[in-house]
Amino acid sequence: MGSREEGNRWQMKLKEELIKAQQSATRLMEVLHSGSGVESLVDQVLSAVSKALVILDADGKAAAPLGDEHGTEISGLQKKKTLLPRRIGYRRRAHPYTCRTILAETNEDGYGWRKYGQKDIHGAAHPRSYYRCIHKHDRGCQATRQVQKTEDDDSVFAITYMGEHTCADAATLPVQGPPCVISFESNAAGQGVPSLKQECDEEVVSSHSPADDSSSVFPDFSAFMVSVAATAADQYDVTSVFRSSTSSLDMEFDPETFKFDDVFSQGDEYIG
DNA sequence: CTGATTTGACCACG
DNA sequence: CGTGGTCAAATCAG
Repeated sequence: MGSREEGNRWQMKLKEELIKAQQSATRLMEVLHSGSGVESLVDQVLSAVSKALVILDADGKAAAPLGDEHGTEISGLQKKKTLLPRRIGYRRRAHPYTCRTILAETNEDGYGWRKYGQKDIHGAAHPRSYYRCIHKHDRGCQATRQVQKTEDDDSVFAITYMGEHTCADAATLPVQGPPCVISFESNAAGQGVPSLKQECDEEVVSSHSPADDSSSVFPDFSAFMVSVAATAADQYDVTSVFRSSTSSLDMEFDPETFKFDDVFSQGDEYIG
């Protein structure tokens, strides 16, 4: 595409910032065991990730054309919907109580889910599916989840769980967890922690355009980094920014073994 | 026949 | 006003 070298340049800048974040995260992991100085490290991680996102936003726009105009499915079906009566009492949740996003190779997790919607997400290659617990009505279970394929790997699902199962005894518990690639948990109450990619961007980079395509390099990693820091802060109750609750550091991620160079060498193939 | 899924409309939010 | 989350009628599948 011609702009290969420019791409390398902003990748280098991005890489620098992310390596900072990596180093800070590594130290954070150490500090978490001693229990002091977490706040400043979290700040460093957030700062580095924020800069990385700014770089992505400013320079990384060449990626992800996402040209799915898909105008091919104009089925000859006649309009079957007439105007519905005005829906009253429709309430949308203000903020999710808890959000937890995982990357999994399957959207099966052992729970019983009922699909209630699907949307094409602006700027995303794949539609997002919406599920709620099958026990919503008989047990009032408020758990919902959103499932979307990640953009760089069709075989990996990004599954966001919202709310908690209040039907835990209903024989729907999974035998064992899904094959998570990455998992993190956060508390998104109030002004709290972003859990979805886009919310994360808005949180970290203020006045960020909603139509971002920065996710082509790291679909979920930036959100993940922020959430790692936030979750750590949350768990140890060291900042007033994030509300505290009982959340677990649930991730299979080791900052000491994660190498950005590997990611970039792969991403280099992607960003043509 | 019954329950699950699909799909377009409705509506909240930024 | 655009986008995303939810609703619910129509449709599909067992």
